[in-house]
Amino acid sequence: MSAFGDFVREVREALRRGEPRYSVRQVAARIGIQPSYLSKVERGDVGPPSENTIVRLAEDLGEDPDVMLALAGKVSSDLLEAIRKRPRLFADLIRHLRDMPDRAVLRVVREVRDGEW
Amino acid sequence: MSAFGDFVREVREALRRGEPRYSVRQVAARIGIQPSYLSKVERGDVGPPSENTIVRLAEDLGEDPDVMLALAGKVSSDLLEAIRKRPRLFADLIRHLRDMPDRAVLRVVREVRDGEW
DNA sequence: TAGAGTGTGTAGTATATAGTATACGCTCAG
DNA sequence: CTGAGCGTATACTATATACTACACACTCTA
Repeated sequence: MSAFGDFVREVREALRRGEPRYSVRQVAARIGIQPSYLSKVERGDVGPPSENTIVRLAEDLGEDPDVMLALAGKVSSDLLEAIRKRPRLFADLIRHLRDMPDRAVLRVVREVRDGEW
Repeated sequence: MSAFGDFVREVREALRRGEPRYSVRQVAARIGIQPSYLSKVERGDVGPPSENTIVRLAEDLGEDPDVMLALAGKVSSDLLEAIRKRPRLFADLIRHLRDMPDRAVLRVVREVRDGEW
C-alpha cells in the first residue's frame, strides 16, 4: 500500500516491456542509487526517497516530478521557497483556492499567464 | 544569526515589558515545552521547533503562524496537503505568481474571494 | 536573608530519514 | 552448463529532528 512505490513499479514495468534499459538495476544505476534500494522503494518496504532522488527518477521515467513528489507526500522545494518568501500572500491564495474546482484554479493560472499584470 | 530565534526573542521581550507572563519559563510552560529548550531556540542554539510547537508559540505570542513557520523555513502542512492533492495545478500557479509583484498576487486573491466562480 | 522566579549550561534520548554494501537464488541466451 | 543480468533479502550506518531532565548561578522582593 505505497502509492509512490506502486506508481514507480507500474511505470517502470510498462517502459520495460519495450526497452530492457528500464530494469531495476539499470534505472538505479542511471539515477545513482543501489538497485536493492530502488527495489525496496517500489515495494513500499521503505519510505519514499529524498526530493533529489525522486526528481532524478522522474526524469529517467519521463514522468512529472511534481506529481511524483506529491505521491511521495512531498512538495518541490522551489515552491516551498516561493511560499516562504511571502507567506501571508501565498497562504491566503492557496487556502482560498483549495476548495475551488479545477477549472477555477486553471482560469486563474491562465489569467496570470496571458493577462497584462 | 537565527531569523526565527531572533524574532521570537524580540516579540517575547516586547510583550514581557508589559506583562511578566511572557518570561521564557511561563511561555514554555503554557505551550508545553521545557524552558531550557525555548531559551536555546531563541538564541539559535538549536534549530527551530516542530510545526505544532511553532503554531502553539505563535498563538501564545499573538503572531501569524504562517509568518513564523516561514521564518523557521517551513510551510504549514495544510497548505502542503492542498498542493499535494493537485500538484500540477498548484505548481503551475505558484511558479507563475512567484515572479509577480505583491499587488498582482493580492489581486488574484481578491478576485477569487469576491468573484463568482 | 530566605525563597520565588529567571535565563541558561550540560547531558542524554527516541525516532525518522535516506540511504550503502554484500550476497543470494533465479532465468535465459550462447 | 556457464555466466551475464535480474530482483531481492539482510545487515548496517550516518545524520538530522525534536525534544527532555536536571542543575546552576543570578536577581529581586517580602
